[in-house]
Amino acid sequence: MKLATWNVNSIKVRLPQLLDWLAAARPEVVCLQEIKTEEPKFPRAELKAAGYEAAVSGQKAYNGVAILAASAAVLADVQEGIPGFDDAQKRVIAATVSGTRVVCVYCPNGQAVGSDKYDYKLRWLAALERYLEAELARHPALAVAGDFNVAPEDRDVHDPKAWEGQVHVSEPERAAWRALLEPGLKDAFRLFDQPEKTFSWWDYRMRAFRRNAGLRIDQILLSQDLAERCRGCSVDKAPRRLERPSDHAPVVAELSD
DNA sequence: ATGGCAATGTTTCATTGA
Repeated sequence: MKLATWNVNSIKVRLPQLLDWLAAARPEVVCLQEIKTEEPKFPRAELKAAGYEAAVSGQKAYNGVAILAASAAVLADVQEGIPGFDDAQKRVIAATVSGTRVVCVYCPNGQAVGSDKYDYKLRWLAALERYLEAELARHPALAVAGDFNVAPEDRDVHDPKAWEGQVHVSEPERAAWRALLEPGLKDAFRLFDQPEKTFSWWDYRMRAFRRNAGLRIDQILLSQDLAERCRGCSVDKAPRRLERPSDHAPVVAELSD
């Protein structure tokens, strides 16, 4: 099965691109971030017509996540948020699809190192770590996909010198990201040889996409069971080339049955 | 040092993103 993650930066604006991409890529599961809409306004009917069911955790204007599953599959045991972590921001939704536990995450941005939002980001990542450890104990087939807002290594950054110490690459954030993997998760992208300078996000400004001035901040983390079944993982840059694109590109992992 | 681009709602600017 094909499992994907895409920060669409508004489901309303990006719906035509999402529908085109689903028709072309035909993933079985898609984790969406920054849908920026409340659940009642989520375009269920359009996605249903395209062959997808959805589990949605939305809010007005900001954040919001969803999991799409090809209609033949069932979205079971849907859970919103991180249990025990009180948070008004809708950043996490989980569901079980065809025996695989899927956790869709939109990690906080962090704004600037040392800011209140940065502290919130670190607290949020620590809470996510505890949650994922518990999920892993319950679900041997676990996939955690989303926008982590952390570039794990310098090779995930177009200009490590310019970014040194900045939010998204600071050592506390990277340590928090690595801690997510410790209970037994692998970064699917790094299971394979990859082209250098592969990124998943490019700033809208300064012609960043044309210069490939990006960061690899969107990832798919796989439990050992799923990592062994993983046959490939790549970034699909095609949607980023379109008119009025999301600033993020989809990341796709291929899992054998 | 700053802004540059995009989306949203509180809209003709402020906030947030990364």
